[in-house]
Amino acid sequence: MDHEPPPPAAMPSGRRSTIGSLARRAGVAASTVSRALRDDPRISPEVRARIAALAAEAGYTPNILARTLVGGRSGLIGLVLGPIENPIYAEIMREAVAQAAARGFRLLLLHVGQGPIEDATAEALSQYRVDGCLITSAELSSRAAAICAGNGVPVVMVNRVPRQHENAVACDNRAAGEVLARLLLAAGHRRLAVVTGNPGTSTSQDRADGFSGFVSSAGLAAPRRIEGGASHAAGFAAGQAIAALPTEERPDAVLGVSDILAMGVMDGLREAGLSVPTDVSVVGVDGIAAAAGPPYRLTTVAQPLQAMVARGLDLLTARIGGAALPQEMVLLRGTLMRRHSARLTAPED
Amino acid sequence: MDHEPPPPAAMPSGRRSTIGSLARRAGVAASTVSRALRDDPRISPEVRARIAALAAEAGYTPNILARTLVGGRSGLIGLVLGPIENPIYAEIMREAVAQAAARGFRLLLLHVGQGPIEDATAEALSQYRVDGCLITSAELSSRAAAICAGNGVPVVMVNRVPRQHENAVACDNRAAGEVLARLLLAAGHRRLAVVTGNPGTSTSQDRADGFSGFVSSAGLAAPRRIEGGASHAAGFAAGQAIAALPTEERPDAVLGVSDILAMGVMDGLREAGLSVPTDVSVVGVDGIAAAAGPPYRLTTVAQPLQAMVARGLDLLTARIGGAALPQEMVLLRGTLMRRHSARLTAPED
DNA sequence: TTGAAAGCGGTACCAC
DNA sequence: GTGGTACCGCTTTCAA
Repeated sequence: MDHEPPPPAAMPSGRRSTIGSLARRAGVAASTVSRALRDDPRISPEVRARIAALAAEAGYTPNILARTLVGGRSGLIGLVLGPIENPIYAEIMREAVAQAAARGFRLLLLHVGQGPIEDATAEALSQYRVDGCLITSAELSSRAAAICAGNGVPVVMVNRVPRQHENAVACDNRAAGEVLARLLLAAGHRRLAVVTGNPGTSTSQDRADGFSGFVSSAGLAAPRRIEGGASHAAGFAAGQAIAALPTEERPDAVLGVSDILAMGVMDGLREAGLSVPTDVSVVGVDGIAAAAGPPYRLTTVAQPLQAMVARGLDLLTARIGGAALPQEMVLLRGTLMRRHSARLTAPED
Repeated sequence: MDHEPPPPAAMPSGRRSTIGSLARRAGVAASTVSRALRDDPRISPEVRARIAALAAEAGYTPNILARTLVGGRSGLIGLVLGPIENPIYAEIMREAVAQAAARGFRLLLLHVGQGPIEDATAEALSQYRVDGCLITSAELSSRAAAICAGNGVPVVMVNRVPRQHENAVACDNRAAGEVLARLLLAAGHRRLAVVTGNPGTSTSQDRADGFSGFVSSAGLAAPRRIEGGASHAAGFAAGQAIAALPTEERPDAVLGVSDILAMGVMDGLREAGLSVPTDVSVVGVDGIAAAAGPPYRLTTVAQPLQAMVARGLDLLTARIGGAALPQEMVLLRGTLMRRHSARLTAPED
């Protein structure tokens, strides 16, 4: 088994073994080692076994960089993450790392946050020869997009509908908004409001539109729109603003376009002395873990994150394969989670 | 300026330009291009300018993989992240990406979550020739540690004191516990409790020990220990358990060893009808953003995340430089944030 | 079934 | 100052 004794210091214990060194030790050519290690059927079983043993003993690991250089794939997927203050991005990331690993890919963390991607980062994309790029939320800078396009690096957006020419996987946000509107109306709510997210984001717009559209087409007054943002703090402010409204104007149900925002709304309302859901019902969209339990128990439409990431990687790997596929966009239906932040039965009167 | 028209399809627009192609176009040798691009002073200004212009026009980016192959650094730092349910890890990550980028490094996301690192992941570490490894929380599997040691890849742990032989940067957790204990005692609290985190983690132990130690040495009864965990849910359960205690046994102040845990404790107490801080004071450690505002306004000791990551990268880059430095451990003092989850003035009686 | 050699994109050493 | 060349580790023809 040849366990090497713990090296005296942090000394790089000898040279790393390479295909060449293995070849020498095995008395064969480098090409033979290469083939043996990749289970090429042409190599005789004995030789293959001998080389495999040698490799294991030497703790050999192939140098992917060299392999990539020859023309192979890097096995790297560039990841661009949205504002991490919203736990949804952390959840997407967790899912993405795990699923990418299962498919033999590693994630190169390019950017975190909403800010635009710096040039240096955009270049990393090209310098490291990433096979593809996974983007959540944050806008891909035109620079980065150009680099991807110019190099034939496929791009897939997750949780965001592309303004440009990328592939995308998203939750059917419009439908999510409609489902929630239907739910609230069925429970007898009549004065609705929606707290919007970051202006210009498709998620916020689609959810709000679906919600408002359903209400309007039911013949009711369009929900009041309140400017929110992407954070709990923004929701909190909105909640306080709502609480400050004259009672007869106060909505009886409000949608925060994301869970984190809706949580803020709940806290804002409660801080102002109102009760949720007794005075005001609150619902969200996303399905983040933090909103599921007390003190929120948020009724929401949960995004099918696992499936979203899976389909995102599907789109990506198909295109990494080199196939000239058309732009594709996948919409996945969310799941309504009935919890306790909204009154869901018509008041008896 | 030569903006290329948007390629008809996602066609890899021609070949990527390389040092060789630039050399040909410039009518010089490849080595000259290499030197010119790296601002080697030996190259004449004119040639350098000409090559720079050519490179810019062609949208040339060096292939880091090739550069690394020659013996250079990969510029890659492996990142292992703890259980992302705790926002502290997301914050560390955000900080790490930004600071690493500023130093010219990219992060290879190796693992997220508490689970042990799979073998495939550990190998990626070696295959991609990462220059160093940054670990938060999650135990580095012995496999991964062996790979790092065997290849002379330096490892630095952030937010975790190493059981093994790695370098580390952490908050002075013991001191944090003491500071909070002193604060609570000064405000007249006498019946203290501590809700512990994941068993066996140094952060949880050190914080709890510092807290308990200070109380004991002040001549008071040691704080009651309540088993918690790493999540809001664990804290919530602990909060409910505390609320269920007979009044005369109920602690008047409790430390949740992490903010997320303390938030859970607060919610658990409140759900049971108790008021924080009127009935029970609650404090935490970490300084996560979510705990700062309402409804928590958690009094806590904030970890100096920015400095922690900076020092972590310092340790790493110094060792990546090849210097044979001794194991090093850096403890950084946190900052007490007095907010409103704890009664901080002695009750007048 | 195996070996030899070329080459991927750079860097660095040695000449000139 | 600049060019030639060898080489990093691996894959892939092309021969044998």
